[in-house]
Amino acid sequence: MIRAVKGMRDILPPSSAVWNHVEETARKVFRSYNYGEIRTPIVEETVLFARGVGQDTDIVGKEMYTFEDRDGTTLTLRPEATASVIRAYLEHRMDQVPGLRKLYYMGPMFRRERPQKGRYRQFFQIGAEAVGSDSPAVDAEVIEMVIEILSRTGIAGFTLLINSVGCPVCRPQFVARLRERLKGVVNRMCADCQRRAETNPLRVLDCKVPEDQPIIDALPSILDELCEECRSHFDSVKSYLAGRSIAFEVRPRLVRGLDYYMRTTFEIVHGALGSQNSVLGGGRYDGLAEALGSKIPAPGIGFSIGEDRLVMIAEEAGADVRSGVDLFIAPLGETAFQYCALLARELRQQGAVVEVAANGKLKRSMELANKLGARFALIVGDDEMAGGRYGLKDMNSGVQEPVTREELLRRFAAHS
RNA sequence: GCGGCUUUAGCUCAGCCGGUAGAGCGCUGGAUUGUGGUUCCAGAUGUCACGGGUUCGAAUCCCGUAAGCCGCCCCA
Repeated sequence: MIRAVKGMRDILPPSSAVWNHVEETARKVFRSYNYGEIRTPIVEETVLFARGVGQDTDIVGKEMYTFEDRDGTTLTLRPEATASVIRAYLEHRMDQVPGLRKLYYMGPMFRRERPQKGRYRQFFQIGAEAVGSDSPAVDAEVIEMVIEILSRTGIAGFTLLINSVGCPVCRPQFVARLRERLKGVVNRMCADCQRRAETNPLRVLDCKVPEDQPIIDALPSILDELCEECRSHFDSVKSYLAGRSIAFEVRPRLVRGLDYYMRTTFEIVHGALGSQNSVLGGGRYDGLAEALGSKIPAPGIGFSIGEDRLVMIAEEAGADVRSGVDLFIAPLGETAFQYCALLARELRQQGAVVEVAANGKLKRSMELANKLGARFALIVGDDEMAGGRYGLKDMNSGVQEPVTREELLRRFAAHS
């Protein structure tokens, strides 16, 4: 048998209803903050991600689906969306619009990693970017918005973590200082840290090995090394969040993996996720446009929600999504069947969820109505056709009463 | 890319030290005429993941491959 490729999966009912619920909630929230949807191509030139995400990241280094087009161009399935959004921002000169450009997106991303819980090779992200300002007020609004999405989706128990990773002025200084301090102690740390000390010293700060913690605690913190501008920016973000009564934890060790982040970075974690406990990550990327070779600046901040993970949490929290059928119609006889088809269309136009059984044994129809979880069943046979009153049966109570066509239409009108 | 566990009916799984397969749920049909949910009866379905090996004989032991899950790395 042909199966779905490794790390990619089918999303079926009833789970797909939860996906729809999450997406609809997000769209409503985005709309209320005046964000518009952007749809970028799933395929981009490889160089966009190489420059935008960063040559040294794992994503670019070993996780991209890259192939050569027939004309020799090297293309890549997008591993994330921010680089594409900024590319589109620059390509369409969105810096010319008044105020901020506020965009949201949702769709599949591709990363060739080893699949596990909450991690797939094709996964879905819901994200937003506010481009055109470096003001900390924008950071606060963006963070508020994403929290609004989570809570309106119906989940609780998440934690907002924030940090500042500095800018091209202060970060290199900090990294140099960190390297210096690591020299003396790294040989007492875990094997991973010894490697990270060489490849990416910032990652050492993120180590979870308990034995390493005392050593890490003694290492300098990025927050102590921020330049004046970054310090004041971060202070403003924190006070704006506090002003909005948004709870957060400052995590000086929070280092995001993408090269383009600067100043504000944030992440929301949730306990139900296991090892992949991050539901969403985001941050500011004021230098990204320049990294893409643009002379037009595009300072911005954005985030990306792991939709697969959010859905997982929502399902574990028992997200109740409306499903099932409102009315199951059981016709008896060919004439009744034809009539019922018309009646069903009318009810559906009013928004009711209606099933019409094939013309057959009533017993079979009733069994099916029960299995489908129908709230009501309608029996339409010769007697009913002649009398103008049909048998409406409440499938929970078992009570059946005769109703006219008009009563029926009125009764199922509220569903629209 | 590395490690551990798993892979038997549509689903969840049992099958102890090797003798060619079972349960529950689901599905199909029935218990007299146009009424479901409970009950009763009957029934169908498996190249026991794939390939190779050991053996008189393998779902059961060994090797390999693949897939799934879980962890590491990293990330959403």
